[in-house]
Amino acid sequence: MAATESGKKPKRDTYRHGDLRNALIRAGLELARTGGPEAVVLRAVTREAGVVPNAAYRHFADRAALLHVVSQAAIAQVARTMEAEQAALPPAADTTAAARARFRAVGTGYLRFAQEEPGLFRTAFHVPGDMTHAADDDAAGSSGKTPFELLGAALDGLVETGILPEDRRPGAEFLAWSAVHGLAVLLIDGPLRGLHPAQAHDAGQHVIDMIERGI
Amino acid sequence: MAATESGKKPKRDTYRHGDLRNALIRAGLELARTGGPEAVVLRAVTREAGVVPNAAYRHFADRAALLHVVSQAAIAQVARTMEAEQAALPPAADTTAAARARFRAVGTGYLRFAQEEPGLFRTAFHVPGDMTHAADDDAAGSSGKTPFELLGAALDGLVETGILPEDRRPGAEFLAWSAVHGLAVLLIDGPLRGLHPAQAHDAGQHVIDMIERGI
DNA sequence: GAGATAAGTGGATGCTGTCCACATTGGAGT
DNA sequence: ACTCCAATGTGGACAGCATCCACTTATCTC
Repeated sequence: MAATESGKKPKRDTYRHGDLRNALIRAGLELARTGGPEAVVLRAVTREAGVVPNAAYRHFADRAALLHVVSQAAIAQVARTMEAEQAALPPAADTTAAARARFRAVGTGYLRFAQEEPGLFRTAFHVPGDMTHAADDDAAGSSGKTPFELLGAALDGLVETGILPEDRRPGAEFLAWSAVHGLAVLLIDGPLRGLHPAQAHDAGQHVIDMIERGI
Repeated sequence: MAATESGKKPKRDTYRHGDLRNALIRAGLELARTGGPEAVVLRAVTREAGVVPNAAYRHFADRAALLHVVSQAAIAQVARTMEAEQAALPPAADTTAAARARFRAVGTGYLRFAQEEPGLFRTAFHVPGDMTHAADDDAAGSSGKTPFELLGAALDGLVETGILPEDRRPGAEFLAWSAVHGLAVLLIDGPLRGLHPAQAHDAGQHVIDMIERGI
């Protein structure tokens, strides 16, 4: 009856942890994945890392600071999902088709992440005030671009290939982002929750159609 | 030095409160107005009502149940703001112009509420799972329609006047709602926070333009 | 080697939601 | 008019939470 604890308890024997800061972030991400931002509880995170609650204060000012870093990491995962969606694109017929596909992949990737990792998605964007920092470096994906920057680049592509008139370009990211993010919320927490993935994908394409027409 | 407490403490002398359930909801709305859903704290709410924390459990199963009712009340206020926006519309030239104006007023009212009462707006829609009940009776405004139903009615008006092709009608509320709600989030918590009201209004009209074109 | 200093510990405080047993009282039924 | 009951409010307790302060331990620097 030694295994009273649930999972694994590393039971570190060294006084120093060695990599506590990262361990806390990792644990925070894991908790956020299954329970969203409110599940990132200081005591739970330190417990996971096999350390006393106060130890966290050597690396973060308070719970909000930890949550902010976790949030940034989640945003970076959004960026990577977008990048993956673009990378998986089949070769396009011409450059305008390619630009369109890359633009649509931005939205599709965003929506895919929201559905596959709702907890992380909420953590990424639901924390009041954290979206302001969505342009910070540590919110970037492999390409070094944040989700917002990826969207901007895709829109630039639309302008370059003549699909989007130049005078419609300013502020276009806010239009696109509004629509896609709104749908994501609808799919995660709203009346569209529990929609079959295929139907959800259709809804996503529908919204992106609307954006292309209306932008 | 008798006035140690901050505000007013009714200091009820009757053992029974008389209208505690409503008093708790009112207090909850007040807290939500200034602090959002997380400010609807059971103990604070009962304190405000001049009652011991446990008394709340005679009227609500738990904090979540209270918050749900407060959320419904907030949604009803959204509906009323939309209705007010429609009611304030100047007389239109013809029926199609009227239908368009009524449709746009739905979005404009929604966005106006989000900006004027961000705390209540968050409380209305930020609570996971509560948007599912956005069609409940007590989420309705003066007309007896919920925000979703108001949007649906406005879309029906667009179809009747021939502005919106009938085959585009199904699912249109989700497209429109996605875009407008997404912008609301952007304005409240996102990079567009703190935008000058006039600019915010412009952004709203921009998004509604996109919806009209792209729907 | 000595001492500064970063990193982790232990204990305490005041919040929170919720449970249980108890007190009060208004009203229904006699 | 009297009694009893069920609804309503109280009091005390518990566990979990974030955070503060004083203390210990190990590592890095001179």
